[in-house]
Amino acid sequence: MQNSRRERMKRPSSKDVASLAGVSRATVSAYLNKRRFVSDELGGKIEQAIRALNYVPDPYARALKEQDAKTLGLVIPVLSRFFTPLMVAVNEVAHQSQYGFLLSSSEEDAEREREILQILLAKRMSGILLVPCATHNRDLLRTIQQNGTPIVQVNRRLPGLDSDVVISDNFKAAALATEHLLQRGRKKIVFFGNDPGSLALIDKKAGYDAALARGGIGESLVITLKQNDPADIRSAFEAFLDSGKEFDGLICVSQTKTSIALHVLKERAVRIPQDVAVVGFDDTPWASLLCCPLTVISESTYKMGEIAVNLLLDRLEKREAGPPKTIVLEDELIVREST
Amino acid sequence: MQNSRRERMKRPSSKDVASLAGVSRATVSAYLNKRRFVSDELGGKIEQAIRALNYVPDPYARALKEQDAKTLGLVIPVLSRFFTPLMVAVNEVAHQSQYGFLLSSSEEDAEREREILQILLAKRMSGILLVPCATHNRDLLRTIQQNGTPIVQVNRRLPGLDSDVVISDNFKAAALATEHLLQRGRKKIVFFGNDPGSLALIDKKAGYDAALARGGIGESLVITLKQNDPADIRSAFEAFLDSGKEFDGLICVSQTKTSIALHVLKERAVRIPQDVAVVGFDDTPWASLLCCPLTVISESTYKMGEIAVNLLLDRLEKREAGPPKTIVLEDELIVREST
DNA sequence: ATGAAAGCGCTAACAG
DNA sequence: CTGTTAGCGCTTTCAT
Repeated sequence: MQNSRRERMKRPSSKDVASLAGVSRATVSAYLNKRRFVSDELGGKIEQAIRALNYVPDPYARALKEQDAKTLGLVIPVLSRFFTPLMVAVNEVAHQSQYGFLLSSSEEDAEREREILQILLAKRMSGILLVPCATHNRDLLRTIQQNGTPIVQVNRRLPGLDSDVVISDNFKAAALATEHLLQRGRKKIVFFGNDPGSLALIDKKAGYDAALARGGIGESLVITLKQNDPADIRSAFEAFLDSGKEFDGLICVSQTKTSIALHVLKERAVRIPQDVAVVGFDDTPWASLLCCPLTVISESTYKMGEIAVNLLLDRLEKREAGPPKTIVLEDELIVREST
Repeated sequence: MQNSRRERMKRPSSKDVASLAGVSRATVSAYLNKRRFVSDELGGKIEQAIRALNYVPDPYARALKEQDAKTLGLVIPVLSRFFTPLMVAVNEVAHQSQYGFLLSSSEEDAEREREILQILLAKRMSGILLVPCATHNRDLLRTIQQNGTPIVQVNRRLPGLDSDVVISDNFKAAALATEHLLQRGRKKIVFFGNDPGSLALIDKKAGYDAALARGGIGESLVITLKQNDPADIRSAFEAFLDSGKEFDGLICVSQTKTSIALHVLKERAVRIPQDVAVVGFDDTPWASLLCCPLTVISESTYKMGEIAVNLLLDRLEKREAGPPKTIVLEDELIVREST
């Protein structure tokens, strides 16, 4: 491990601005932050000096002093396309409100999530938007809150963590999907992509179970995954098919799973919807262009992000100080030809 | 604008660790950074104190002192799904090498790109991965380089900026797509989604033109866009169709454009490939599942990101000090049924 | 209305 | 091998 220190040009500091403008650094600071009145004359000189030197305040010095980085942390469990709309929303709103935005992905790993949270704490995020991936870090999250950093949970909720929450009603959505298939006369409905450890799936699975029960179906068909990479997803699905179990309905819990399942079904010449009716989670522009246009549950992740970041800003700007809020968005069932 | 300062718990500093361990802060620092030898005895005490206090070094204080944030900046022109693989690659490799990763999107706006670069400069990024969106910021970029921050350009190249570059051969790719359509006997090939201001498109357009010329086709059909949001894309395409110009081949320069074009064609009952053969840029898992499986140019953005970030790390760790390198990845034409 | 000086937490000369 | 001290750039009392 060598010393990789780089030589960097000294960038102008507030001191340089101050001396060029013939004032003190305190005045420069006051002027920049509008913390106290500065005469027009000095203000003008400072302005000039800033331009002349191309001065940009040092964010680190500021954060160090202020104990606040004016930055929102966004923690997602996986850098997937599913979360892009979330990122877009957060990025946009944060930018408008003059906040920076720091993205990290826990890769569905509790330990890595912990590291990330430690870092975000150390980096004095103004607030944190969290799609939690595990229950292990509850204490750390509480510490963060006590530290004065508001947290908003998005898309998933960690039992026992008091914070604002924005989720979609996964239970109802999965139930909706299941009932829809039942109405189409399907009796053997597969729930593809379960993972008991995933917070995201508990509710979906429960909704599926509930709908089956209400429909008087005893037999539940669940394909559980160990890993989450495409190869495992595919082999899990193929293994199920090879097992010879009959089924006539299929619910896929994520976009990736849907596309993989469709590929495999196509390879095996299973007809949709004649042989099996399919509903996927998460709409895409492609869904309606498919060979058999796909019925989906559409979760509005953009809206989710927008609401979440606004909730967070409300806390930060002290527009809201009440008890934690929970916002539940309804998912929409978009019926196309695959069911 | 109210003062929204938050009260934060004082977090333990290296001073606290030092006094608990009965050593000086310098020793703590030295121990942590392995900058000089620390006896096992003191090392052990320090370790203990760190655990006891749950001490995490302050990244800002460190960056302030070190003039380096140990962080890689990634600047993309738009937070789209196209760039997710890039983000994944950068995030992953950066993390493995103990670097942080800071994402910003310029939204294809030169002015915003400028702001971002200023911020990244102020935040003392160790290095910057840039998908440039305009030529306006060349000087600033040079300044950044002179400041000692290496830049790697990804996916697009800014003429006149000397830096490592990783691109795919857009010229050849577009030419490939065009020639493929010509081979299929198409003579009236539309190039959909041009934007003269976009660095990404100059080469694609040139490749298209070159292939047409080689094929002895005089007439080029280009749909140019003003804006980049879905509504504009759609109306531009519809306007072209309404104009009544005949065409039998279509090249779409991005995923979004492809999906929109396909939607419109479907609405108007245009048959693919009988009436018009379509090739899109950028492969997706859905492409082969479409109603008419789509022929695409596949750009390996993941690999691009991987190479780029490794190039950057080579510069940072001084494993490489030679002149700027340019890596050109070949895009692949995946022929399916739409052509 | 403005300036002087202290301190945020860290690292690196320089001493010992 | 380890401690002392100064300083990174900023904001902020406390004086004036």
